[in-house]
Order: sequence, then C-alpha cells, then structure tokens
Amino acid sequence: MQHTGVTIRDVARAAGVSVSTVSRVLNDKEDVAPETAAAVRRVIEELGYASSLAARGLRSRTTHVVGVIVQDMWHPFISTLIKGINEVVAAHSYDLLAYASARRNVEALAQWEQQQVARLNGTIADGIIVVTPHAATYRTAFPIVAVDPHQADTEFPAVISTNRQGVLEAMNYLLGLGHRRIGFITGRMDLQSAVRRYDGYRSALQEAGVALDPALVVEGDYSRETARGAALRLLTQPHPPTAIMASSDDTAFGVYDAAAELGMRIPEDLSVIGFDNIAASASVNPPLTTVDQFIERMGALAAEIVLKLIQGQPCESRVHKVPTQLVIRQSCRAIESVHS
Amino acid sequence: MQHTGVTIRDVARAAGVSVSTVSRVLNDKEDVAPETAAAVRRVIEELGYASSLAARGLRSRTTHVVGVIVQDMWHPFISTLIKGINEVVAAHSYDLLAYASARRNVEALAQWEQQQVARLNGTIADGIIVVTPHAATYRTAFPIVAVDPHQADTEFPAVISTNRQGVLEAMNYLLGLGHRRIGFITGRMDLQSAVRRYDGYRSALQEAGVALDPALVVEGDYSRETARGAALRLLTQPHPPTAIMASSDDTAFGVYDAAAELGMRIPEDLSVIGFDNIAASASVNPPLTTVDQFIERMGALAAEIVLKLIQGQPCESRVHKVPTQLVIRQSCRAIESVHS
DNA sequence: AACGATACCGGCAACGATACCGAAAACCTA
DNA sequence: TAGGTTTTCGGTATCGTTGCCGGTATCGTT
Repeated sequence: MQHTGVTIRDVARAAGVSVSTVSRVLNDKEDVAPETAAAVRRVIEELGYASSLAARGLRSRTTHVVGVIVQDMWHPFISTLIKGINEVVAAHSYDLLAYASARRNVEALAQWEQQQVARLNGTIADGIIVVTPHAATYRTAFPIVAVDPHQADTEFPAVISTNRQGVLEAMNYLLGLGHRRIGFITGRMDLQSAVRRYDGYRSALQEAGVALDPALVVEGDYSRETARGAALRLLTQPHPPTAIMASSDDTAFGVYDAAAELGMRIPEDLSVIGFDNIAASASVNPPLTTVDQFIERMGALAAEIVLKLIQGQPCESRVHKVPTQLVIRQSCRAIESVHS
Repeated sequence: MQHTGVTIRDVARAAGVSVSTVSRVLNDKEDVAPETAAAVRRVIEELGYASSLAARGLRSRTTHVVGVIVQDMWHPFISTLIKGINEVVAAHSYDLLAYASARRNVEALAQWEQQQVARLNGTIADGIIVVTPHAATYRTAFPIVAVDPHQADTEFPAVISTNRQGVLEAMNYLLGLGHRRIGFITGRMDLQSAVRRYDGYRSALQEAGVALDPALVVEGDYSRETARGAALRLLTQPHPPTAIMASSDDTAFGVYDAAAELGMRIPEDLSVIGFDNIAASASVNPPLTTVDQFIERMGALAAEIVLKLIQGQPCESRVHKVPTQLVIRQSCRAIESVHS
C-alpha cells in the first residue's frame, strides 16, 4: 500500500466485501443489497474515503468535472467569468476545476494550450472551457468551448461579446456630448476583442464624419499601469483629447491615475469611458461610465454550452454573441463649444 | 482506442518505437539516443500529445501540481490569495489547480473537505492548500496547508493573519481620534478569523476603559448586503455610533451603502474602517481606511510551506502568522467634542 | 578474434477505479 | 421437490502511464 490515503481496497477489506461491491455502492448501482450498501457506506464514512479522481476518470471516462484553462485566475475578468461558470456548473452538480500552468513560453502559446487540453482531456474533465485561447483548433473530439478567442473563426463553439458594437455605442454617446477629439487606448492587439473594439472606435468616427487623428490612438495591453503611461502621452501632447475611450476598465483606471498626476479632474477636464463593467468600476471616484459586457453571463453561457456538448447534444451555432450595454455613470460630461 | 485524444501508444506507433521509449523521452531519462528522442519529440509536437495528468499521477505518484480547495473562486479574498499562491508555485514550475465542488451540504462541511482532499490526494496533486477549512485533521499523511482555518489548533500547518492585533490597532486609531461610541459589525462567527477580530474590538475597548455597549455590536457574515442591513440597524437607533469598525472591506462597503441611503456623509458624519485591504478599497469614495492583511503574502507563504512539505522538508512551526498593518486613507475623521 | 562493457530499447506489471461476465444464493412457481 | 428466475456479489480485464528488468546491438580492448 503506497497510497498515502484510503483506497477502495481498504474499504472493501474493512467492510468484508469485494472491491466490485464497493464500486457499485459508490456509483449507486442496482445490484446491491440494502444492508450491504449501508455497511459499506458506514465504512466509507468512518475511513473518510473518497474515490480518486484520477483513477475514476481513467477507467470510466466520465468525471462529472468541468475544467477551465486560464493563464491567470486572478484577473477580474477571468475571476468574474469563473463565477458565472461556477453557478451553472454547480446547478448541474458538476465540479469545477481551474487549471493554470507554470510552464508557459510566450512564443508557443497555442501549443501550450494544446498541451493543457490534452492533459485534462477525458481523464480529468468531461469538458473544457478555454479562456482567451490562441489556437483555433485542438486535436481532439472533445467538448470544448472558447471564451473570447484570439482567432475569428474557431473549430469549436465560442462565446464572445459584441465588442465592436459596444465601443460604437459608447463613442456615439461621447460624440453626442459634443466631444470631437476623442483619444483611444487599445487593448492587447493580439486579442480578437481588442481589434474589434478598435474597429468600433474607427467606425464611430467615420460614421460621424470625424477624421481619425493617429496621434490620439495609443497602444495599451488592458493593464492599468501601461494605460497610465499611454494616458500621460495622450494628455501631455500639444492638442490633447477632451475624452478618452479606454479598451477596458483597468485601462480607464490607468487614465484616472494619469489625470490625477496631471491635476486634471474627471469629468470636468476629461471624460472617460471604460469597457467591462467590473465590480470596481461602480465604486471608483467618480463612478466610471463603461460598457457592460456581462462577463458572468458569458461564463454561464459557456458553461451551458459545454454541458450540452457533454450530454451529447449538438451545438447549433458556432459563435455565441453576448450583447453589451452602455452603463452611464459619472465620468463623462458634455463639452461646451470651445469658441463660445 | 476509446480515448478521444492522442495517447502515448499513438505516439509510439507513429514514431516507430515502444511506449517505454516515449515515456523515457517525456521524462527526460538518460537511456535514449539523441536522434530517437528528437524523432519522438517531433511526433509529439505533430500530434499535439500531452500525457494525461490522471494516468501519470496514478502511476508515478508525482504530478508537479499543487491543488487548492476552495468553496468559491470568485470572492476577492480567495482570488487574491490564489494570486499569491500562483506566483510562488509558478516560480517553482509547479502547476496550479483550483477545485470547487458543487456537492456541498452545509451541515457536513468538514466531511466535504475530507472528500475533496481524498479526491485530489496523491493522484492529482502533490500537495494541497485548503482555504478556510472546517476540519482540524484529515485522514492522510499528505502535504496539506490551511489558510485561515476555523479551528484554532490544526494537525497541519496553518497560515493566519494577526486578526486580533489588526482590529486592536484600528480601534486604537479610532479611539485616538476621539471616538467613543464605536459600532462593530462581525464577520461569519463560525470562522476563527471573525472571532479573533471581535476579540480585538473588545480588548481595545477594555484597554481604553470604554464599556462595551451590546447595542453597538451587530452580527454580519462578511457580505456587503448583510452588512448594509446591519449598518442600517446601527445607524437608526436612538444613540447611534460615530464610527463603525467593519470586519471586512465588503462589510465596510455595506456601511457605505447604508450611509448613502440615510444621507450621511463619510467621514464627516461617520467614520468607517474595514479589514482586508482588497483592491477596491483604495478606489471607493472616499478611499477606505482599512487593515491590510497582506492576502497575497498569506497565499505565497502557504505555497512555500506546501512546496517545502512536498520536497520532504519538515515544517518547523505549526502556525504561521502574517502581520497586519493599518492603512490610513480618508474614511475616518477626528471627532469634535460633542459638548463644545 | 573473442570478450566484456556499455548504450539503447522493448516487455511486463502495477497504480486505483469501473465494466463486464458469470457464479452462487435466494426466491418463486407448479 | 424440481426447475427456473431473480437478486446479489466476486473475479478479471482494462483505462494511460511509468518503473523495473532484461535483452539486443554496438563498440572498444587485448
């Protein structure tokens, strides 16, 4: 007995039955006498036994576990997403397992994901949700759902929000308030979501007949710190913007930081709009006007799809869009005509 | 071939070698010719193969994975903790696996945890960190570390913060500002941390020679919504407190909500102190004075201990305390003498 | 040329659990 | 009571992987 814990054999021996019988009790099979089952259950409780996830999955190919592959469990977007996933998954009495790998070499992210998928594939989880995947295909016929994938068209179902449309709405709001010089801080441009948000920015300007000034677009990476630097560059140039459209709430917070450093007030001196509507955006000062992308609902939807796939039901459509909605708070202000 | 993905056998067949050889390549063993290894590696990459975590763990009893058992991955405390854990774990090139179970019956939490531990035990993870465990002992000789356990003395190493001391400091700050009627909203009193924070409240009053008024203590559960109700009760009574010590930042936010409803300004009409120093506490309005318990460091410490245990090193002490620190921001104000 | 020492690799068993098959026991039915 | 049916249970193979053992090929040495 090398196993550090209690195995099914220990239970069988203690209960005076065979391993098979214990297994039957564990899985609520028919063929077992009530009193035998009761005795086995008592022993299981006494010994504090639980079947090994690994061994069970290896043999029976079904684990009642949904896996989530992420690069970082801590980021608010991901953690909110997991909340949405967890609720649906728990309601179906599936367990949730989030996996983050240390061995991550940036130049081969797609391969890294493939590895993670293969590692959990079939033996640990019944289905997998991959968050912001780089790859568009995995070598497996396995329930997989992507959330916010890099690639536009994936082989597996994907859940995305209407990124372009969301920014478009926000921009129209700013334009309606009279802003014409609107700065833009991009997200990580290797992400599909960032590209589409930038698309929304450009489309809105075009529709409004405002020429795009390259000096007003700065590249960010969704992080607060990078955004701070980007905002400083935007705001210290000769002809600074009167409003900044940020590609994420974190990015918007970076703008807040920069404004504070420059002694600018929001919204009096500068209007700001974020994207995501993470929890913090309601409680910052001033409360941030932002585009809600219903992250929890995205997670819930992804979970529903993966559970459907697990149960063998086909997935009707490949791309599932979750609509966005502009949440107006207090970080924007109408601009008075500069010449009046 | 029932496996939905690629197995070691597929790799062996494709590379024209035996399964054993592939295994040797995978584990960087000595006895394999460089060109053979290269060929195998090429096939592995072509097929997108990765060894199954389950099978590998089952056979070799070492997985290079640290497991974290939580009830909810979403809560800021837990998610921050995971961030701290992840950094240390990744630095040692271990993978991180967070597990949340759906089958949770509240009356038998300790047994539920035992199940989770047994489930991951040995075959999936090399060591386990249990967050806010209910049980004080598990039936296993396995690297286990607890963070913020319910029980005061556990059989396994535990990481806690100096909860009592933290509240004591905060209270002394409030008392120093002249406050005498200080309300207290407790945490979930079944948690060790909540009890110790309440201890700190009582000790501070006693040391200062202020009698404890039971009307100023209301039970909460660390949640914002419950705290809102609790704060409303505190603030609408005949002789309301001039300051509220909240058992967590979320609790303090609930106090903010209640104050807003009642038209009270913070800190002009009411001083508030929180506990945790989660990210949001710096960006609320006004920025919250709170007790930083260095959640990330707690996670990092837990990870270090569990890695040490995995490597067979003994753990010198059972209880590891992470010191707290009062972070003074703008939610408190000195009280003018009511009679002047 | 013959031998021993390596280097390399394949076969087999085992990890803990479940699926399947068939045997033993218990229960009917006539 | 004999025969048949059902209930209950044990034995065995197997999942994908690695550890161990031993076999073969290659090479250097005298």
